[in-house]
Amino acid sequence: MRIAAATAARVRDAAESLGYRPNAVALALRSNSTQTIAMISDLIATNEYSGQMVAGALETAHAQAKLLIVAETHGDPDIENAIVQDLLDRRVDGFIYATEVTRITKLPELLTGHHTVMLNCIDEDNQTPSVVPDERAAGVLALAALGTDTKDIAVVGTGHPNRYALQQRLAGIRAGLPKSTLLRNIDCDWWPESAFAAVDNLLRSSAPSTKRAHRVTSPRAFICMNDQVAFGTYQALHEHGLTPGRDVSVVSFDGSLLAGWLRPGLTSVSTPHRELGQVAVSMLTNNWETDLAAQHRHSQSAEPILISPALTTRTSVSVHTE
Amino acid sequence: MRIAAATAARVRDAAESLGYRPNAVALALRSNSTQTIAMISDLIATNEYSGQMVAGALETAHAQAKLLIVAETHGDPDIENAIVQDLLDRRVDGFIYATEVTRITKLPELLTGHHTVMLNCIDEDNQTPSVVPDERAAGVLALAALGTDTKDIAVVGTGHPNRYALQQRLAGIRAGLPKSTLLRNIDCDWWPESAFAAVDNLLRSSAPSTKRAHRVTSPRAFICMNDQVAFGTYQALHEHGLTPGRDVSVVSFDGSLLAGWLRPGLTSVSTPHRELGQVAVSMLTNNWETDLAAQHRHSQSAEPILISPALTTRTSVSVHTE
DNA sequence: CTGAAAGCGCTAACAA
DNA sequence: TTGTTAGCGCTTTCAG
Repeated sequence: MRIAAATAARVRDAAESLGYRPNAVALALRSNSTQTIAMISDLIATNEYSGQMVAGALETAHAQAKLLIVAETHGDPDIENAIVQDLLDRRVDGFIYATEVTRITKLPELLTGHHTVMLNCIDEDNQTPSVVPDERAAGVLALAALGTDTKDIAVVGTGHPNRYALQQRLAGIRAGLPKSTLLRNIDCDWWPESAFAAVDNLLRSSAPSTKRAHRVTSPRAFICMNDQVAFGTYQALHEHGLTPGRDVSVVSFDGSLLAGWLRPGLTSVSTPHRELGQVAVSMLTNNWETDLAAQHRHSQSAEPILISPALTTRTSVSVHTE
Repeated sequence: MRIAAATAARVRDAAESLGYRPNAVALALRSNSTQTIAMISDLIATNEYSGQMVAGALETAHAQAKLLIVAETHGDPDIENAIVQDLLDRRVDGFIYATEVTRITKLPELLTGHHTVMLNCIDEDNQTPSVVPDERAAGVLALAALGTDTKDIAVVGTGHPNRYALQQRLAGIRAGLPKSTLLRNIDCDWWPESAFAAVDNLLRSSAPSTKRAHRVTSPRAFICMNDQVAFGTYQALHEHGLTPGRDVSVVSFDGSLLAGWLRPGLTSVSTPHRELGQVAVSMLTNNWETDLAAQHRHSQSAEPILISPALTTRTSVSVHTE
């Protein structure tokens, strides 16, 4: 039984102009592909940085007509397993396994064998492709931002958190350091209050009024491990009548909004969180379009992709001729 | 043809211990329910507040065994339509329509007829249930936080953004104000730099050194429209040798981390963003379990749900007896 | 080249 | 009770 071509067309047009839309669920069942990516992270809402990663991932996923699902595990392995299982049940096409703090970690077992990219973390077993900020390059940039002010540098924030970033940055800083430099570690957490206390303490012990025998001179330059640490450092400097950009130099990592709010404006090496998110999604979707065999062949030597930092120069570095 | 019960059990056990998991896609197609909620917002990654809303929503959705999808429209109606259409195609069960800044707005046409709750915004036509912070109560709290220091108050941040919150808070402040109070509006944006300039300007014109005929006295208390404005205000005060908590009082809205980092600590009325997200999801899921007819009967008079603010008291208010 | 049918994985309704 | 079947909306395959 034939149907007249005109009639068929009329039906089609009617359906279309009536606003027919295909059912994505049926489509997914049939094609075995949901056009969906899941991003699993320990913490997402805590600070503006992970927000940037999410935004970047969202953006790129959307550009590729994929839906991105964001999930938060609070760092709890049980929650993590439950979430991964649920997403697996929902037949997500691929995973982005992200951490708030850059670190080396192990991929959840459930995820092995599924398309996965690690974001802001590196696979312990080097089995999974990953994207991380180039913290060593960030260290190099931070030192460079100090210009000639490198006689006596304090690194603020050598406390416990974020081992990986800390070590990489220190390596970058040391790489370009003159032999004569005095490099001091100021141990504190990566929070304003902790940094304030530590720097205040340092300046107190080196204040001119102190009559102790073992008096120390105060550092000329401060490299702060993030903008919040720099914030605390500013407060301590202020307390001691020292102005960044005039009496001392301050440089920091993060490139957050806060850096621009401080007075004087804080020169900061910005970690490209947004770009991290974008690249992770790109890698993931590229991966599963690539020949899987070829991918597997190289899977033993997956070197992390490093994303370059950028420098935002403001006026917190003192330019004194000597 | 019968199968021995023992065999059947053996099959079932095998399947289970082999890790059988039902396919959620097939289930969704069959049951016409995806167990999924979508949260559509104009901006999510910009500040820590919307992050809190997302976190709260994520949390409650997870507790109800629902998946929450987060989408960002950048405030562009075309992107918004495309995203809503996609989510509709994917047969999402319900929507949370959120805005970064509290305001009165219109629900996208595509969303009418679908289970929807508005978050941090109010429906122009009062057709859709919504959850917003109780900004009027926040204003009352802010004034109360000032204690007896209410002779001469400056409200910082009466510039253009966030009309709704501004008006509600002002109403709350005015409600409890002694007749004799001088209430001034300091027009500026809700950013540190803008606030700094405005307050600095004010203090300059009222500085003792100024010999102008029309000299003004400097305000004793400052109510800042958010913590970033308070940050800029602190900077300006500092520049003029004024210390919050001693010479003047400062109170603010938001209850962000920044408030705790300032020295002295900033007393701030916190907007319960996390709770907003939680309540929105609860309302949504309750709604579609409720009888739909009953819901429709009341749909003409959907009063917004108000979430109460809380006060975090620190030391930025001066306690002077008079 | 156009139209019918099978089947993705599941469950609600049905038949034995 | 137990097991079988129809069908959710779509596309790919196959027959006409």
